[in-house]
Amino acid sequence: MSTRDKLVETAARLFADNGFGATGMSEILRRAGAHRGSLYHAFPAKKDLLVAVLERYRNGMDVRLIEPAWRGVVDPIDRVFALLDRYRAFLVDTECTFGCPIGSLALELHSPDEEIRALLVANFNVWTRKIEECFNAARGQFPAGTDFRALAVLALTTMEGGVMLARTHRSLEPFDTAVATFRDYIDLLRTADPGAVKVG
Amino acid sequence: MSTRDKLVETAARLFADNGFGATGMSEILRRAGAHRGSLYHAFPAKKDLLVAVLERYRNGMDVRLIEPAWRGVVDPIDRVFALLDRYRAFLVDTECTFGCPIGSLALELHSPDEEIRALLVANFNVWTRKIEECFNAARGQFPAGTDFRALAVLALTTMEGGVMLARTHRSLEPFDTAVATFRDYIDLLRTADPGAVKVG
DNA sequence: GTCTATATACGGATAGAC
DNA sequence: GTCTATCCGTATATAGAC
Repeated sequence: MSTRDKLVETAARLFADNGFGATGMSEILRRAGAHRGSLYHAFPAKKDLLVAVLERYRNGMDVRLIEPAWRGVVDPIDRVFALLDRYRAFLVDTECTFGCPIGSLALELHSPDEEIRALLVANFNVWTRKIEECFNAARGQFPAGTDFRALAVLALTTMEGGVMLARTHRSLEPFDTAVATFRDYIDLLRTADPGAVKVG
Repeated sequence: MSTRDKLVETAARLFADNGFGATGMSEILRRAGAHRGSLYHAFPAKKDLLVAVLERYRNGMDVRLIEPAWRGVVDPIDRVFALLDRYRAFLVDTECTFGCPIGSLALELHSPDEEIRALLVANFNVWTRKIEECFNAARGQFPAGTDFRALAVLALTTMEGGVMLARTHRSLEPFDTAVATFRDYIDLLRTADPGAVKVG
């Protein structure tokens, strides 16, 4: 593994654990076992390191997040909740201190420059697209005209809001409640009389 | 207005606009027109100022947020969406740079001490309780046994996730989509299984 | 309770040898 | 491309006069 990759991986971990602003270059160097010259040779400024971290999340989302979550799960609706369950596992593994790395950065960086903001958007879009494809694959179960992208957006807000509350409460309960309620909506949609449902 | 109150108000504004970590004591002093001695006399450490800010949000939520949102709105379900619409107005007023002050702090502070975490929880709880009361007031419209607290939690995650996405996208669209989809769920619940709807 | 001056540490970033 | 030494600004917090 190259020094550059090691730096990006270490930075990603520290940004996720402690935040971008709260992570010092010195700590990244220490944890990566690298030295100042190497870091600033590869990344002229801290912001460039953040760009690399966000590109890594976007490019690795399939292999690192989605595929493991969907291994052995074939039903598209089950896949939606398998991905949400992956986040639940992150919460369990961290005793409810987990935060979505993208969501945390999206709220921490109050005035990101356009490159950073575009990468945050790209990450959200990959996630949403994947879920939208699941709903679309199960479109036969939903009333005609159902907006699957809208369902995917609500899935994302449910996850992000659920993780936020679970971490704050140091409890799985708000996450489980939000996801269970979202699931109730999906189930209700699937059983609703197609003629009675109005969709945008 | 006391110097202390002026400091808390200024700090609240700056923490919301730029984040807790990104706000320097010097900037608070400059914007509040106060001096170092006054600040550290009232608040021995920056954390104490944050405590005061979070207490102010919790204590002022009714007067500053809920009541203005509900002025002239009597139907309890309309009130749920009137509160969500208040956040939409914040997004409009700030050209989609608004962030929920509580949600932003909840994600920025990765290792808050217990006092801070409890205050974040308290703020979320006040918000959720208010919405739960709305749903409960309209309980006749919902199937028997509907979990109104769960609906309130989903309302909160919809708002927090919606604000996060709207700010990242610099567009109202994700917020509007999330809220409209949540509303579709509520409407679906109210019309679902008419035989089970509690009458009287 | 208000004010100025200062302590001390650490932030990101740079210079230049090798 | 790697490494050490260092610059300079700013951070929180403190000391002590008034």
